[in-house]
Amino acid sequence: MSDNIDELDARILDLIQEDASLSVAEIAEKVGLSPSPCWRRIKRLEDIGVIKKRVTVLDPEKLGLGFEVYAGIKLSVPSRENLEAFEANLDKWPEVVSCATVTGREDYMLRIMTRDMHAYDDFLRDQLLASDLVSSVESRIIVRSIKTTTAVPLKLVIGDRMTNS
Amino acid sequence: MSDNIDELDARILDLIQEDASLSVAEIAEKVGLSPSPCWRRIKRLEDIGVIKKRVTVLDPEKLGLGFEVYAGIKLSVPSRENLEAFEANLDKWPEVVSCATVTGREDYMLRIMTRDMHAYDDFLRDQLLASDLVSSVESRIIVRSIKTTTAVPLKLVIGDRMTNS
DNA sequence: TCTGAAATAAGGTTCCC
DNA sequence: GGGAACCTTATTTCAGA
Repeated sequence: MSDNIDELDARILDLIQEDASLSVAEIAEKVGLSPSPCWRRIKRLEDIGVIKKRVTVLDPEKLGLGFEVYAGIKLSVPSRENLEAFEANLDKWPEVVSCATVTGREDYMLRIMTRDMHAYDDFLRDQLLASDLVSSVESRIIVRSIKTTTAVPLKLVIGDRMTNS
Repeated sequence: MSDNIDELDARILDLIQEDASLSVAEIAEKVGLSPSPCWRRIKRLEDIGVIKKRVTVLDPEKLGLGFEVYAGIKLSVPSRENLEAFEANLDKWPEVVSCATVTGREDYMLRIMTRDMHAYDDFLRDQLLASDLVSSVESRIIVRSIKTTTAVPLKLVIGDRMTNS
């Protein structure tokens, strides 16, 4: 069976990546299919891993976690051991909601979520800077979010696209 | 009625923010409730806006969108007009999956998703740098994602927390 | 007023064409 | 791909604590 995503798949994905609570019948109607083939397409997209999971999006503000920061991290010595040692901390740090190694001046880019500036400062001093692994942290406090989406830009995909594993 | 989130609410939220496909019966069992009160709690959390929506998470790699960048943007002149002009472009730029104004050297931090480096370069030249609004772009290419979650760190909330609107 | 059990309605899943 | 039966789950209602 082909691993291709056709335009109908893309339209289905585009609907459900914005709203996972749509019923199969609703999705089917919007894309012009009947429920059965629509369900089979969704099932297939799950099976091949294009659909990873369904999640519930919460409002951080309403939970008192309105303070967010992009922190650029530089390690004192970015050796393999130090990278591993740093990354091993992530499980202990719920504040860090995303972490990636990046090119450029900094070794890591983190997205950090805390209650307020004070809690962020605590996290910085007691956790991030506690070991001598980290040589510098550049904090970019989010003043205002203009756009935040969990959705992937499917517009860039439609037409057709092979998927790779 | 109180706007408080008690520990049971937090446990429910923690379950469903990781997996929105859990049935109410399963959630109820895991938190030690029967389905009805569990369902009512979820309903209430939706009503007060703590639960924003359910979404489907797709795999960008499998859709051929494996190239991601954190781009720090500086405007030539960060006037109110220019900020608005810049932000007005976001709807036209599916590549930009998140955008926020931040403190520090740069005016905006963007997360950009494209097919590959070439497509990113096109976007940079033809879109981001096409107008004279933007004076500089610092591209931090994501080499490896260590942690990426849509979940909010509820560990920082439990205990109890008032929600604000 | 809140919990849990049972009834009902809605949707997911399968089978057959 | 579509239609219909079937089975699971969401949702509501109601009785009891």
